[in-house]
Amino acid sequence: MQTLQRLKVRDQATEQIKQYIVSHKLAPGDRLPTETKLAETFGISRLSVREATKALEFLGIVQSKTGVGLSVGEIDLGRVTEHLGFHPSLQRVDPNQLIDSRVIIETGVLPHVVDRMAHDESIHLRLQEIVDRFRSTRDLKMRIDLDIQFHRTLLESSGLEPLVAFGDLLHVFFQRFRESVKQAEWRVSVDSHQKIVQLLAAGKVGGAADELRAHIESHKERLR
Amino acid sequence: MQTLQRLKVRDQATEQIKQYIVSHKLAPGDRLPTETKLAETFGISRLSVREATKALEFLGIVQSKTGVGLSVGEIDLGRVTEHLGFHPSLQRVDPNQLIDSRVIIETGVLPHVVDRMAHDESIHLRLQEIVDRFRSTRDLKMRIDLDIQFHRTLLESSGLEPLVAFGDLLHVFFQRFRESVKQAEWRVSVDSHQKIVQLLAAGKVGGAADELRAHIESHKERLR
DNA sequence: GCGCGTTTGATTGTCAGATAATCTAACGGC
DNA sequence: GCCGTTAGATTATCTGACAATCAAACGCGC
Repeated sequence: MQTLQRLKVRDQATEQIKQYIVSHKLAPGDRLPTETKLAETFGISRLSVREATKALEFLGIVQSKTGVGLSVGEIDLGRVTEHLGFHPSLQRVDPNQLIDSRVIIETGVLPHVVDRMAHDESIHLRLQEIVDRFRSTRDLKMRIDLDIQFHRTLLESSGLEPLVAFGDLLHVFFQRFRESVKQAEWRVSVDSHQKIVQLLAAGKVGGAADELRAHIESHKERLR
Repeated sequence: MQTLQRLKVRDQATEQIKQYIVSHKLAPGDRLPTETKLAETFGISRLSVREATKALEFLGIVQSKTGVGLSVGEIDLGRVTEHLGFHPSLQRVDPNQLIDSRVIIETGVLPHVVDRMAHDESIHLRLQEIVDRFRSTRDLKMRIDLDIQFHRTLLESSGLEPLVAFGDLLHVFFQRFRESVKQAEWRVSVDSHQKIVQLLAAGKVGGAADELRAHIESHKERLR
């Protein structure tokens, strides 16, 4: 007895909606038919269409506004990683791997950062401002926040969006041991950030990379 | 006039379900309460719970089996990227950024690869096998497949799981211009792969990185 | 006692219909 | 012409019902 029509109604619906977007060559922001219209077109109930659109909306593939309708969404990798980040199967990633991964992408972007710094002085300013604010605060929460911001800005300055998104993801996992940083170590941390900015501004990629690597790997010592 | 209750019921539900998973320390495969139970617990209708679970299921965060119930899912990045890959807004990611990102993570892992190669000879064998199969096929589809496999194996050999996952993601977007590689260029590509393997086996990280960079960046020339 | 089909209860899947909340656009007073 | 109001459209949520599916308990024959 074949029970092979396993494709559930709402899964058909998601496929058909995706199909619709592709075949009509819709761009982000373009309108989709209403839920009722889609239901009629597909010959299914409105509820199933809803389950499909809600799922797609979750990923950012479509957007819905109450009283307005559906439209093609602007995908935000950040949102996806946010939902994925908490998941148990990802929580078990070895902290050492996280650290090594961060070292690779953050030191890897430095050449790009230096290149762009040469043509855009605002990058230097932005980084320096974070370091300054760093120095003038003692609030733990704020320091963590600034630390994240510093490293994110670094990635952003490379102009490589995919790596920014990925960096965000890594930071989600990192969060938990960042809080274990002792007060005394923050002073060292500030100096380290300052040194990195200066080396970058001077175009010394190698030196900046060494300093950055040491800075991130300092977390490894807290893992025992 | 504050209309700040923006959090929709089903969004609360998704958060609460995620919360449930975390606070109960559930692992993939573990059972969740039934939809009805969840609805009662959260004080909302079963329908809203459904929309939440369907969205989460779409990402692979939870799984549902008819007649059985809900359970925590095994996240499959491949599935996510499959849904994401077609999306118009991702078709617009700057190809140059993709290439640069790949160069950074793939050359970045090479030191780790060499380290692990020294203690595990199976890595060399696996890479070499792919190159051999590469040489003996002419099927375009197969070649693309092997190319992906080669680069994935490289990342895997570093032992840095986060980067493997991220590499998978990048490959999805890369797909589309991989098909434009001309037959003639595949020969060059094979040689390049072979050279990388040899340099790695010899512990020459720098040389391997240069070759790998050139290999990936060769795609840039096809972008005009 | 054991093997095997059957039943049954639990659970998800799908539907229909109704009401609330919200937004857009048309309307109308001034 | 400007601005508040209204009306229609659309999504958001709920209720209640029934179908489909599955796993475990059941019972029958041996």
